[in-house]
Amino acid sequence: MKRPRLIYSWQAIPKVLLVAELLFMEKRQNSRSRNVFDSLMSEERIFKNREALSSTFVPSEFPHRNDEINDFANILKPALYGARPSNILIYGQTGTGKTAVTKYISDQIMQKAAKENKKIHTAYINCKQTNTPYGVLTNIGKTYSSEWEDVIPHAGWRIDKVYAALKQKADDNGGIAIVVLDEIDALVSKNGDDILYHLTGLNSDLNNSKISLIGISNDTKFTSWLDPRVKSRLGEESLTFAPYNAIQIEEILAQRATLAFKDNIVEPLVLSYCASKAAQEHGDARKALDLLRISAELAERDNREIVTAKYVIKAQSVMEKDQVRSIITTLPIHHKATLASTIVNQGKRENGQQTTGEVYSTYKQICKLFNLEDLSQRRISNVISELDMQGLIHAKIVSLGRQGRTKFISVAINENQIQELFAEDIELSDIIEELTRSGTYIRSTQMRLI
DNA sequence: AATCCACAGGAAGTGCTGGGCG
DNA sequence: CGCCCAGCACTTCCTGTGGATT
Repeated sequence: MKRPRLIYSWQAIPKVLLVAELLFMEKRQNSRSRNVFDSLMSEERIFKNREALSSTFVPSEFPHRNDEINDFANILKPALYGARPSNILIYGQTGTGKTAVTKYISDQIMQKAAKENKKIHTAYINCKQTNTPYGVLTNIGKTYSSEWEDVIPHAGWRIDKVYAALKQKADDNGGIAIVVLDEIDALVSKNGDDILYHLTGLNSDLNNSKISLIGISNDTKFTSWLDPRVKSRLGEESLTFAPYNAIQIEEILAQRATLAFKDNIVEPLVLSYCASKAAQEHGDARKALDLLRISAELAERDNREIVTAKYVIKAQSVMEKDQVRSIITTLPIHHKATLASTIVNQGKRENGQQTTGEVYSTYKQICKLFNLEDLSQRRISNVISELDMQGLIHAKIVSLGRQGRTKFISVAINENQIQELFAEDIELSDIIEELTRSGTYIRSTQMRLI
């Protein structure tokens, strides 16, 4: 395969390096004894404990989740008597506390088991990160001992060998293993339900141990894809986490704010503002916590001692921009080329909407210009769907009668943001620059973009 | 009602990489 | 060293589809 060739603005690089080096030398001479972090670390004005606002923080109390915690604990209780708890499926939209509550319950049962001298193991697997049967099985194995990682290579073994090794390990160690499969839908959509079929059937192969599964999903319809046998085995019990309303989110924020901030740092309005913003987004408490954290960080950067609503507004735009930036900079080259074609084509049609075929033909011209080997239309059709899912473009399936069935595609990010991002992203700006130079594209669009 | 368009998107296959095993 | 396996990105082939047009 041909390597993607890109024309970097290499002339600029030596200049930038030179200026940076000169500035650095000057600084080095002027302040040899001073460290740049000295002034920054002199005093924490706002935060007492930043961690309390992070998405991975597991608090000791969960406002408005007492019922769920009680139900959860009741289902897992048999583990403390040496019996296998039912498998559980947990549903709820993002930011409803599913993962945090599950981690909390896992910690609690481990503590209790240690006190009562019971053998309970817990594993937490995020199926979006570990989304292969091989990875899931090895991660479950780690539940029993940390050396397992050294025993099982991260690739190479046949899957049934890993499965057999896991069975052996489980029986050698005994006890009850509680395995949490977070974002379980990602595992199923990628691999089918084979892996769940084997996992849910694992207990019948075990003599000296038992495994219970906790599946977490934000897609309530995900079980409809499952084999009926897997469905009934996995969903022995189910719990649903309803979205929080604005008042509940505000209470959660207030609880975390007392842990995270020093006293009287946050304007009361700030919490309700963050809460109402997050409540609009389907009661996502995680979003509210992020918004609060970033608002406080911005206030801190401005050397303020109080977080005002002004910073929440600022934080909101920072969050949106950062999200888009991080997505774009990490896109593979063909995704960037596809995005560039939609941007360049925007305006070709009166309503700004273009079809898959139009995007593909522009994409092919881009590949030609950059000496990239072009991918098939089938693949680019998938790339378009991926970009749509990432929120960079809008793609809507439409039927144009005799003109066939296609997607109407438009760019989802605003023009100012595009210009800023183009200036930052060498690959994207190169593509557009080259298109302008070649002069084969819609001039009106280029004039707006460059 | 039949036809036809321009794809959508599922399924199966390919080629490659990175690993283990005998 | 050659073979086997899992995983990934992609291609090829195929069937399905909604609605304007005939």
